[in-house]
Amino acid sequence: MSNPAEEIREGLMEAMGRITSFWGFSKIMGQLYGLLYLSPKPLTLDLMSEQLSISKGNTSINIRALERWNMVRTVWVKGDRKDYYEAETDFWKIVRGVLREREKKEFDLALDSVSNLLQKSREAQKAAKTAEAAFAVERLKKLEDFIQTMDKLVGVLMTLEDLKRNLFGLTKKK
Amino acid sequence: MSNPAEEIREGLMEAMGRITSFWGFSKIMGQLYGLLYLSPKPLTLDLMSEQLSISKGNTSINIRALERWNMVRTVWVKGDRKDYYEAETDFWKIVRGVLREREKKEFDLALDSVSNLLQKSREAQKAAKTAEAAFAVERLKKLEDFIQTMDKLVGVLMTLEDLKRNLFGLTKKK
DNA sequence: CCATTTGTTTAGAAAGTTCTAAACGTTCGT
DNA sequence: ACGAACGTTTAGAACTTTCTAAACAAATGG
Repeated sequence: MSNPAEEIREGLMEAMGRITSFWGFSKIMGQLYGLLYLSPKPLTLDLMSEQLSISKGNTSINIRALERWNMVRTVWVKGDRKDYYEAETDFWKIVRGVLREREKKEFDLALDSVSNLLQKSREAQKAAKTAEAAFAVERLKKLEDFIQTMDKLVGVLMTLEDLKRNLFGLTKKK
Repeated sequence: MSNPAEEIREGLMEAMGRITSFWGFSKIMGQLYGLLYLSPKPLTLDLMSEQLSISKGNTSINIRALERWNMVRTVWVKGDRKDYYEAETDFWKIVRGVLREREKKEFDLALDSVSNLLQKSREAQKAAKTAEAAFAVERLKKLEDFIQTMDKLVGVLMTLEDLKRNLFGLTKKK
């Protein structure tokens, strides 16, 4: 790791590994993405597994995951049988995709569960008007409210065409 | 699990377990929180470990984690040597805390790394004006921009007193 | 003081995850 | 049609995380 280009590549691989790890993706996905992001030319599986010193199988699996999340796409190079890969560089698009395919689903699921429990709780309260039943209804309602709001927020972010531009309406508070 | 109150409690424990798990906390933290959230009275360690059928040690560790994130607080009951615990019910407060103590730090760290790499990259470009160096500068700049924007967003959310009320300024887009 | 009750720590077991190397099936050039 | 060059799948090894049971330390009441 003596030349600067190499140093920078390694640095970004490390940083991206950390980021993907934090967001619940595998570390290797981040490293692969970092490698591709700084490469002017698309890269092959073999090249990448050599660069990261990981097995070809591992590389294959993680590249497929990256493709599944639209962080990387396949590119064909004429006259070469190998698959080539390049990084998706539109981060807002990637974020929208993840919000849509992962975050939103999780919020919906949570909302469903809690709404169901609230329903049950209200029925139980009608059947037997105990203080504990009333308490449960009140708390579950509060929780439902909260999740509903978050769910709406994600819904809005998800569909914004340019998250960045719209973002700073928020800053003029007070 | 025949009576309704029990059913509801178990249901919320399951839902909260799922939620905390999704957000990178332990599942048991969620289950404990769910249990406390539906309890009108503060609960003891022993009671909770019995309810969840987990060891006392495990309960202790996870309750401490919940306290660390301000999701649960300790309560003293006069004449009893045991510690009692109750759920924090202000979700916005909890979210702000997590943003401040976890999310923001991670964004700052990412921004630092990338800014550093961009710096290095610019120096390298000055030393030797290759096409590849220019490419790296351009891409890293774009990435820095992105992270910076996200970082600012988190910063804003973090300091909003009432996230909920301010949220729907966003909806009048178009 | 001592015995008991309490929360915490710890060492190792159990469970879960991720990795590699090798086997596999497909495609393509010859 | 054959062999080499691919990407994918898989079985099990290596590593990481999480859990339990038991040891421990601190505090309390008698």
